[in-house]
Amino acid sequence: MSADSIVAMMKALSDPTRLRIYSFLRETCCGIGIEDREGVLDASGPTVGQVCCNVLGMDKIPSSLSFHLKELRNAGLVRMEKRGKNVLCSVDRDAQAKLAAYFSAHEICCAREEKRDELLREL
Amino acid sequence: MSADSIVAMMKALSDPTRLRIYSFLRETCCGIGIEDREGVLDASGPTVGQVCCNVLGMDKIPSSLSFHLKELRNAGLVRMEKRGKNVLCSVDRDAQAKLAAYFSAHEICCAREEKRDELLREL
DNA sequence: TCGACAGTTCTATAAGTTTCGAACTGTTAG
DNA sequence: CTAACAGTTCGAAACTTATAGAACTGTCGA
Repeated sequence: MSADSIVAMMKALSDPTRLRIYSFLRETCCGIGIEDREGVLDASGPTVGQVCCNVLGMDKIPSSLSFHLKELRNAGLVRMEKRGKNVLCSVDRDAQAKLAAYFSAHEICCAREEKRDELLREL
Repeated sequence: MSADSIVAMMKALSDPTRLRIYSFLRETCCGIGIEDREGVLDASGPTVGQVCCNVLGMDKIPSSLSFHLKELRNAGLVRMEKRGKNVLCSVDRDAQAKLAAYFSAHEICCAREEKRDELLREL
């Protein structure tokens, strides 16, 4: 995982609105627990409009939401899929796993040297 | 862990220089493998000057390094401790563990509801 | 006490980011 | 075909952040 791509992900999550969008999408990957005028969620995730309702509490999608979703998508954190009139959003599980791995590397400095060098090369 | 504090950490790591500083500090928590004019590292971590040498390749500490370290410290990611003429730097392992936990919550949406609600409250 | 060293703070400037409204595209329903 | 809906793009204004240089503080050795 390149440092650049981690920086891009951190930047994407460094805005409060975007972190809320991201957290919301993580909570709703299976479409559980969202109440919305449109009823049952598709398994691929909520629509942009549903993200808007739930995260921003707004009825109409402001351009800033498109902007934030694009930032998240460009950083590789979120995927979007057009489905008819709507666009469905979901988190990218690979990206999430990579970030988890980055922050989980507790013992890197204490590992035996050869193992350590190997770990370092991956970052 | 509050959303605000995650945002602050993400923001701190969203600059390439700061991510390199942070990664360097993680690699050197035990003082292994740093070659420096000052010789063996203290167990509490490298000095600001050593961070400067290794991350920036500069001999003299620019004000921007102080600025970046302060950002990391304010976000709670890095600790600094004055030791005589020097200031020693180290990562905050608690903060790191919290970020690891945030990104490791893969199965949050699929967890049983009561467990899920509990997990969500923590975020 | 003096000078040098290690770092920080301050100020100004340059660069980048967020937000807003308006105009735009593509899709579906009537 | 037309209107309405879902969402995106564009451009300008407002705001935030990074960088550089100069001045500053605190510590140590001579």
